[in-house]
Amino acid sequence: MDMKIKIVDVATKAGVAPATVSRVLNDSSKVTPKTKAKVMKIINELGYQPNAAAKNLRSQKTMTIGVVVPDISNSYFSEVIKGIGNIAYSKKYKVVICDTENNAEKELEFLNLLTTRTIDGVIMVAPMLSNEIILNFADHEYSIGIVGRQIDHERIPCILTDNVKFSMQVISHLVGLGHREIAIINGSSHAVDSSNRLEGYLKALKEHQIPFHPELIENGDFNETGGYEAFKRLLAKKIRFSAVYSANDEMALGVYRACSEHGIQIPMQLAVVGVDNNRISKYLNPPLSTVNQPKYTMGALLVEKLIDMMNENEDAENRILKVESELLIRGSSDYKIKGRE
Amino acid sequence: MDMKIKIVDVATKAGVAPATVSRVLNDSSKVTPKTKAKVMKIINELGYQPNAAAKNLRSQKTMTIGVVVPDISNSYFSEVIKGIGNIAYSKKYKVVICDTENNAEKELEFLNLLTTRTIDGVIMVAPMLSNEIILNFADHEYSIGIVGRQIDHERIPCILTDNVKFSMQVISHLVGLGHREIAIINGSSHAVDSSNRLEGYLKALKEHQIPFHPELIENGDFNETGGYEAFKRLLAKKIRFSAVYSANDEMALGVYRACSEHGIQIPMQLAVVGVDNNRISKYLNPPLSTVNQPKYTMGALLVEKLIDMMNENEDAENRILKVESELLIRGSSDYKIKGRE
DNA sequence: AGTTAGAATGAAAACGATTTCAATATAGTA
DNA sequence: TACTATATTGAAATCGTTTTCATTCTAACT
Repeated sequence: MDMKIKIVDVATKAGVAPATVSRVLNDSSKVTPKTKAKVMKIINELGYQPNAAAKNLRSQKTMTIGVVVPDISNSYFSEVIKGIGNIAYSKKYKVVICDTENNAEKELEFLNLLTTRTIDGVIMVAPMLSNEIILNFADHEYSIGIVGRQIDHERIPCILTDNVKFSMQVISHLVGLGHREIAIINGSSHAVDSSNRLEGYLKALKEHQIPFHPELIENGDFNETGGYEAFKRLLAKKIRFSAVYSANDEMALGVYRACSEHGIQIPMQLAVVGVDNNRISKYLNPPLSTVNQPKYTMGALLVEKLIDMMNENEDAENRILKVESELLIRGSSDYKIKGRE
Repeated sequence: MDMKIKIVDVATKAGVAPATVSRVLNDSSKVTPKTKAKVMKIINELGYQPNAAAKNLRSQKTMTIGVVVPDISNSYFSEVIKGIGNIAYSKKYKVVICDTENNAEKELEFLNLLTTRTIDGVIMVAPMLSNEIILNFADHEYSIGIVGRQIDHERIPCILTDNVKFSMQVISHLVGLGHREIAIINGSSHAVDSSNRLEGYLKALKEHQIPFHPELIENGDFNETGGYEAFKRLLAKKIRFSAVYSANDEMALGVYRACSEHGIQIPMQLAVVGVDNNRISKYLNPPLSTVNQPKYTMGALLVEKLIDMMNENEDAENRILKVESELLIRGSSDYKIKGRE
């Protein structure tokens, strides 16, 4: 290949010192317009590109941030990534992505890129790791941001929506349609999101003076299959319910499948509401009611905050970012019914 | 933060030279089991992690490969990425992703990571850049792999399916259902894929002795909106056609929308077949017939080949990888009809 | 013109690993 | 035991920048 040209090559050809070339490129210290022009001319002539590794080594930063997501093919996460990517890109940061496939070990291993200084910071979207582990990294001065969960550490920016609040909205909406036996297919029971959503569910029931039946709670794994199986378990209990609140759209997909197998008509016999506004949801038959979170914005705002904090442009005051969700009522819950055996 | 420990710290504490520690870590040259154990013990004790930038600089590689896709939220691309990511990961490579949002400039700019040595190689999925530009990079000894297009350069591995072949299958399938006026919504007219798909379309018509009507061809931009608009243009021509072959599922989504607006029944009044087997397709109403490409496998095989070629483990003989596609017949084309005005 | 403050530039150190090459230890053979 | 061939180890160079600190230049002021 063509011998890679180095900063010293540019320097000698331009008749200056390497330091000057560096200064031209990073316009840090002042350089005379004249020498700047001279150096730039040579840089273009030679097509010089600074070596990233050398730069990283000397400057002690890599200008890249990592993003860990449970599943890149889920549109929720890919939208968040888009937001992160665009903002990062505009600030000259690169983005390396890790799709953990819901594997906590892989998530942990990815965090090692922090310790090897391969990345300057990391954004964890709906992390699987315990707060404890994450806090430990933050204690060691690594930069971490979280999407979708709140972690209390002054170095960790978080962005989230109010799970309790929108869950109450969902339930209220269903109650408004006449439902009183409302099942919930929640995420895995130890996830913080899940407990918040359950809290909203319970709070709303209470508000509407509807008795709570513990049998109406099931947990899935946030996947289509998990939703399918959870719904089958609900059916097996032979209890009355006329609506299902699914903790995400993906699991609602499983509910749809089970319903079609059992000949249950949505929304006439069963109302369904999900969360996430997955790309698929509006194309379902009937279109799925869901809670829309501003995914792109969440990614964008958080990465901005994280970069600011990394560069110490920001006080740690408002490191908890909250955004509003919105209930989208579609065909899967637009029908007033009485109930179902 | 805790003072980052370096290889020399490990070395002194273990009573050996830095070189030995390096050898233990990279088990290249032989080290006595005894000293190896001694060094490993200290490494673990101190929790030593080698600095990536220093490593990259000295070894002249970064162990990361870049991936450029037009749209990360399209399940076609995210599946390819999954395949790439998993294999790369297993070979100790990191993956940097660039979502170009169909922006050719962004694609070009990303290739700069090659010249700055930020990445060791790059995989372009359905690239927008001209062959010329890509070939130029390859000529400068940069490692590039292509998914979904064939580029003739001994250094560029490619993986693709036979567009002509599966297009013929699609058309034959439609003809088998009794269709004789078959419209095609192709990709942008200058894309190689598009011309291949058109070739397959024409070839199949000829084979079945069906006259070709140029008005039945429209081009979209591979997005929902593009498909919608292309279909509207077809309708505006007031010509007879009873089936549409859409160059991807995304555009077929637009066809569905237009049909629902115009009260056109799929598949009774119009058969629709797409390409890609997008995650959404089987959930549509009716489910969309489509051509499935082994996306995950394509990503996986190509990255494997690319890495092999980068490390010169491989001759350049079989750098063109071909995989089979499969026509999935679903509800959007399972109805025999005569035609439509 | 001479002095000096401040700006522009250069020389050399530093970043933290790998790798080459020389030196030493080990084992095998006579 | 002495010698040689080989396997381990260490010293020092190296990768290509940025940055510190010293030096030179410029211009402004007396």
